[in-house]
Amino acid sequence: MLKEETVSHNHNCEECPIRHRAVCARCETDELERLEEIKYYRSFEAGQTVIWSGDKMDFVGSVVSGIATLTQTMEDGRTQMVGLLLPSDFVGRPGREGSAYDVVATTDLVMCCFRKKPFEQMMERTPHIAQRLLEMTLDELDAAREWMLVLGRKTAREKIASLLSIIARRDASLNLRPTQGALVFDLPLTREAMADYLGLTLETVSRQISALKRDGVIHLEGKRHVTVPDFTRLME
Amino acid sequence: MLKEETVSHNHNCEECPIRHRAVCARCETDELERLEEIKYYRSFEAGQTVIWSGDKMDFVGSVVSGIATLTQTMEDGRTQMVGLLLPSDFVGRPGREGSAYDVVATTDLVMCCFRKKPFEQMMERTPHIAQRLLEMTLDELDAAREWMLVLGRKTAREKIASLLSIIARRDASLNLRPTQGALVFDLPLTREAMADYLGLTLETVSRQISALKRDGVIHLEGKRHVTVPDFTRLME
DNA sequence: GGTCATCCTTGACCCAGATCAAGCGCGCGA
DNA sequence: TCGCGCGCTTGATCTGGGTCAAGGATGACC
Repeated sequence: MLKEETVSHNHNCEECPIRHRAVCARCETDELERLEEIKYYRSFEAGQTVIWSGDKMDFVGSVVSGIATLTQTMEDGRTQMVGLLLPSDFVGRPGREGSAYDVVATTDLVMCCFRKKPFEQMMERTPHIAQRLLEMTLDELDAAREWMLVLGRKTAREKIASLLSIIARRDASLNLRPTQGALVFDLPLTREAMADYLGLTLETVSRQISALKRDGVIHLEGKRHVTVPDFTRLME
Repeated sequence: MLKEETVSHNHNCEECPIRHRAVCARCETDELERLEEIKYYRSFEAGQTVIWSGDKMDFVGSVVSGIATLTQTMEDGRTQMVGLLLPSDFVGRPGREGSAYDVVATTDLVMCCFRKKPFEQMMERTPHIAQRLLEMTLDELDAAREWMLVLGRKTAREKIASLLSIIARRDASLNLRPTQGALVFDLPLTREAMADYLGLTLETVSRQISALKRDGVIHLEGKRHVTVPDFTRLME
């Protein structure tokens, strides 16, 4: 049975793993204390939906650990993933009632949430939060635009390579592993989720991954554990 | 001969056509006066490039009139448009040296520019500017994500319809024309530019427009003047 | 250990849209 | 007035990736 849990006792912000990357990154100690008063944690299990598109959202928050996806769905069921949320990424939009997208936990997920009203008030009084949020939003806009190039102009093989390189890069930056030499990481997404991200079908994703494997560009252990012996070859 | 002109005499912000939609929308009169001190106008002719991707950008600014495009190009020449800049839209990113995209004027264009350094300083002291910029950036992020769905999951015919509806909507909101009944507007883009926006070839764009015309969904006078008798039919 | 569900792979076939190619029409400069 | 170039249209053909279909692997649960 899927279970969603609201954790009441607060962890300490100072030793939070995303302390220096999330919306609160620029906050001073006293600002952090005020944030601490309005925050709470929520946990989700893999596969659980955090919010449905259109639902009223009375909070905003940051991913603390785990991975979530942002997806859009058309009436006829066609689906496009429009964002991949990794630790420190922000969810929700100040000044908007409902959610514009479905947010789904792909792995077990912990979020640090703030009730929306108090957060919005605090944003007005705390430029450090608004500044950091602007910076993060501009980064996301750049990422979205880069993804438009992938969706609009790349072949299936190039799309897969782009996705692998994004995951590898983000993974490396989180785990502080060196980027030279062979890269090793786990795919946090199913073939279907990859297809939704890439604007492909899951069959094509599977075929292209098999092809990359056959060509020796990547190596697989099981379905999810990937080794990239030569990163420049992945980039073509 | 293409000509770019820097207009030195300042127009008055209070009677600026984009006064209430641009980054300055929330500014009070005194804030506007300080902005006025660091602003200048630049004009571009249709077809002229405003900035090349990678070039150092020493200004940020707003489109006052005309239309510009934001495009990304790969080494092999494949091109994807990632943004359409209409009056009041913002160009440039505070805190970044170079431009990430090519910016090209599609029609004759007038921009209201601010030197970057003074603008950044002013942003720190003027929450009204940072707030408005955040709001605009969040809107652009939503637009980019909606476009990801178009690029990733829609057919050629649906892509054309999406583009027409965006242009019609934006056009209507600028010119305050009623949205009910027959819509009439001019396409500000060549077939090639549309193709770059939609992730198609210009031949496919041309064919699909011909098909929509044949089916009576739209009507053309010349190449660019479009009439949509029934907007709901365009939406399928 | 068997059953079932989920996720993945692979094959055969087909079609939407790309590619290649030819030609039209309109505006502009000589 | 002519010719040239650019933007556009249309046709013929090809192909990457979608669709449909049939299993294979893995792991949870009885």
